[in-house]
Amino acid sequence: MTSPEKNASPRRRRIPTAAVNRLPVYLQILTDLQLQETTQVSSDQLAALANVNAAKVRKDLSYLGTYGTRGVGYEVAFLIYQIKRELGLLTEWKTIVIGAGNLGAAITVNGGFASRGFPVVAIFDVDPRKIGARVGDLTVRNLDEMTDFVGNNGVHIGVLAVPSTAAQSVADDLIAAGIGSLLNFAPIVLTTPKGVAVRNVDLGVELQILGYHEQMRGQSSSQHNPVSV
Amino acid sequence: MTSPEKNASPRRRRIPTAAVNRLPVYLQILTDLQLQETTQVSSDQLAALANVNAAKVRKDLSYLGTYGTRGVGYEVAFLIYQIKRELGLLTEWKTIVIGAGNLGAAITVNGGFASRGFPVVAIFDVDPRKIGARVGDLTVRNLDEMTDFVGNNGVHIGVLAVPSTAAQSVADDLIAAGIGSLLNFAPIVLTTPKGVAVRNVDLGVELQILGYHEQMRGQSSSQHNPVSV
DNA sequence: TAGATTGTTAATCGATTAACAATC
DNA sequence: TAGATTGTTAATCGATTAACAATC
Repeated sequence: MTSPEKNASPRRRRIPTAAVNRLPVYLQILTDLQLQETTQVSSDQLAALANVNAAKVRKDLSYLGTYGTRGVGYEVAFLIYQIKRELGLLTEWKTIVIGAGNLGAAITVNGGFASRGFPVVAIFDVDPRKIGARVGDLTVRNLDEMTDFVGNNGVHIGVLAVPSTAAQSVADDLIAAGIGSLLNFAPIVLTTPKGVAVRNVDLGVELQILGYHEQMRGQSSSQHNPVSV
Repeated sequence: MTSPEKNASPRRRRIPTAAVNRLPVYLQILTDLQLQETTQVSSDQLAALANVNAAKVRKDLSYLGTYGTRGVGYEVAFLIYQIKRELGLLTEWKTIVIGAGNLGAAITVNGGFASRGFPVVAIFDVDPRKIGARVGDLTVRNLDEMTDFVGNNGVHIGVLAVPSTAAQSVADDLIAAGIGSLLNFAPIVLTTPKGVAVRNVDLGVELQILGYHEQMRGQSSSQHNPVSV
């Protein structure tokens, strides 16, 4: 670009999936650095902290635009802002949790969620013994109210902390109500229409993959297999 | 290879990472199918259930060996066995949970873990008010006992459900005690020696990636971006 | 200027998938 | 045999990374 074009709406480049998945990790590290009053960081340093290749860091950051200074590095605060902008974290995304069991409560209360721009605005359950109970600042609502709530409050993200048997049906209701993204903790593959983003977090799957690596460790006792998965 | 070699110890092929990550998903689906008394399945059916390409399913399964029947498909029970064998799930892997907060308790009690071959044999905390309390079948132990426990009981996997500030130090202790794999819920990148497998499950990261997709939905309102992340 | 570090190119590597011969 | 489906090849696509000119 030779002349500084006026972009009323900033150009939206599509960033490779693999890079998008790493941006939150950089963001986390940069936020830590900022807490420690570090103001500048090089791709080498960032790479060491994130356990990746420095070239990868530079390439990932280059998708955000050209925000480093040759010979110097990157300004931490500015990079944090740019990553947030790119990931859409300058806005808050209203989130609801479905399922007020152990996991649902842990998520709602532990609340790394709110502090990262994802306020949990409601929690739902079907169990009459749970409806009305307090979970953190919230009162557990009846699942019957969920569809209306999503519509009336412009909820963006639904977190499924329900048994596998209920997950698909709850997901269908959420999607019908207009929700755009699902974070699913139930160990099933959800069927969803295109345009709805789903991320599955199956703790059993995570463990099984670790099981594989444990087995590999045991097998080739002479040859230890370095794995950072 | 022209002559059929006698392999006393079965040859250990290295399976591509991407395939290893999908095997637990197939296993889950196959287990469901078995519950529904389905005995045969084709790569097309399995692909539809797993939301992936049928060629990918066949290629993934081919790493296990040649266990399908042309014109027919795969036998569910046999495939389950082969995936379990490959992932090292014919053995149980002793697991401990560190951190008896909401999340630690949810993991220990909800216990999809035990039923999938990862018995949680102990849970630890530093908080004197938690030590001695019951979590499911277990009594919360003092973190001081952790190193000894790991050594004496041959624990394989450690699950970190502690605050970020404590995570690295607990991880160091676990590794020193001889543990081989870590499942980390704290939002930091752990530093570990080669040979130790780490899987990070950062719920904040998951949400932020969903945030990105929500933003993309909003931006190009004409062009809906299909995402199954 | 000398030293450091970015941004980008291009080579390489690994993963995906269409296509089809093999074969039940 | 006819129909179906696997197992594998090879083309394609996307991700990684070494290397280095640009430049602070």
